[in-house]
Amino acid sequence: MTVPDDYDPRAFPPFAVTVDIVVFTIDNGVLKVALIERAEEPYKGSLALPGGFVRPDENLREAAIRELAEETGLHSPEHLEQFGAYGDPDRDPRMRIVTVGYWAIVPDLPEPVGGTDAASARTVSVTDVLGDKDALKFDHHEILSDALERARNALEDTTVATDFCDDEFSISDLRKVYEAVWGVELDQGNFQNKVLEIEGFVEPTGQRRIGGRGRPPELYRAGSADRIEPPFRRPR
Amino acid sequence: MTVPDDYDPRAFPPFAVTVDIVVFTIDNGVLKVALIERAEEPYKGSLALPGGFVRPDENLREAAIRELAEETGLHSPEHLEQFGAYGDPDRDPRMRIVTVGYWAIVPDLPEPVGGTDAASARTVSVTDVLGDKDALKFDHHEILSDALERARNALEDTTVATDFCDDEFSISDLRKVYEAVWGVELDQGNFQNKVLEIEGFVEPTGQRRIGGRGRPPELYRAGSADRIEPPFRRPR
DNA sequence: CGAATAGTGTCTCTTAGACACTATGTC
DNA sequence: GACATAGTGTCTAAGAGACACTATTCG
Repeated sequence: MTVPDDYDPRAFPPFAVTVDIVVFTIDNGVLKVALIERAEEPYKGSLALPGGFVRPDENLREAAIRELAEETGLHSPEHLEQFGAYGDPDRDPRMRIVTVGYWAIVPDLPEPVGGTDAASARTVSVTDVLGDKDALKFDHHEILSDALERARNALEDTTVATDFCDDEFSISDLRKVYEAVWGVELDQGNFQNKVLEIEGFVEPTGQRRIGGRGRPPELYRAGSADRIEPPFRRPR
Repeated sequence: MTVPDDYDPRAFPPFAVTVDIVVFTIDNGVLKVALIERAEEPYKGSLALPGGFVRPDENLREAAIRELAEETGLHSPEHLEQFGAYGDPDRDPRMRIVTVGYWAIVPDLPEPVGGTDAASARTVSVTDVLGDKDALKFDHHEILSDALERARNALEDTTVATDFCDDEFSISDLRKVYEAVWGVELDQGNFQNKVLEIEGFVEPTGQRRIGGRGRPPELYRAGSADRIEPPFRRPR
């Protein structure tokens, strides 16, 4: 970038830069997002995405990791990926803030979710939140919606779905991830065949799950591949 | 986002926010990117992506459109889409700058490219630029590379390829767009069949192109669809 | 045994791609 | 006519999905 003639680089307009993190998890077959109760005005007490100011000495990703830990107590998410920047002049009533959105996956949320510093963090059904346009303030509705879109696409050609699962998981567990994120039902048999045909998606542990009803499933671990080839298309 | 207890929102760390625009065009079957010669230090005289500071009263997209016009003389690109934010603490030696990347398409670059204010803007082969890791300063190499990745993906499931073409174009023109952006050769006959089968991708004008060698092609206009269903997969 | 869940196989329809062939212009 | 480019058709292989069938556990 170059500096236009009429602009002095030292007179740059001051902005605040923040990160907001959309943490997805699956709870009992339902896709949920981690939200915190705002501890400050404006909108004190209402739900918002975890996030906060980027500090002078850290990059955007580091800021996302730090804020996530500070506000939700979640350390080292399985996946953390940037998906967009939001910078409308009036997106925050206090000042001009540009925020960078990250989406993340955690397999299981500790109970109760909430770090030492966090006022309170909880997970809420994504469809519930998106169904109520006023549930989230600022432009967090749009941010969450964009994050969901990205996550849905990510399942199509990457192996991130395994990040929603525990270390060892069954093919059905993995299918339920797809069903929860995509909001569809998938044929159990076809899914099984397809996943096992894709090289590097999952690798067998040789173990089976004990307990539970029905035939005990074989257990797998995440494979070495991170892209699915050919892609796993979401039904339209 | 919430404000951590140890942070006063009015004491936010000051950042500069800029936009950088990756303008793609196709010149004689070659994918090119519009670059400007830097008018200021650092790296004065070397090539960089057009871009500049976001102003207090405009949103990110408006800033991208304005900077594009100011620095390259290009008005109303056919496509303009955000693809990422870059904010490493040392990405600019002068100060802490977070930049938001946009990629754009223009069908034809006016000759010579360059707006009234622009020191000088030119188009350069994308593969040439990406082949030389030091051709672009700052993190513009990475930004261009990410933009290219996005553009390549966009051709797979949207109709943006038509934005590279003139108002009226032949199917071969469109194929050459795919070939230039993807860097592959596509079967002429299969491409023709496929494009014509996708509803809303192109619509016939009833005209044929005059002059040129070989059988004169039918001419088409961009259709009403903006997504390709099923997607048009890039050969691997 | 029946219910429940896991896992396999089969069939059909669609799509991708190789490639041959036809069409229509210029020289 | 030769050549160049546009446009159509045909065949084959691979993948998606419907669905039937088998397997293995529990109560």
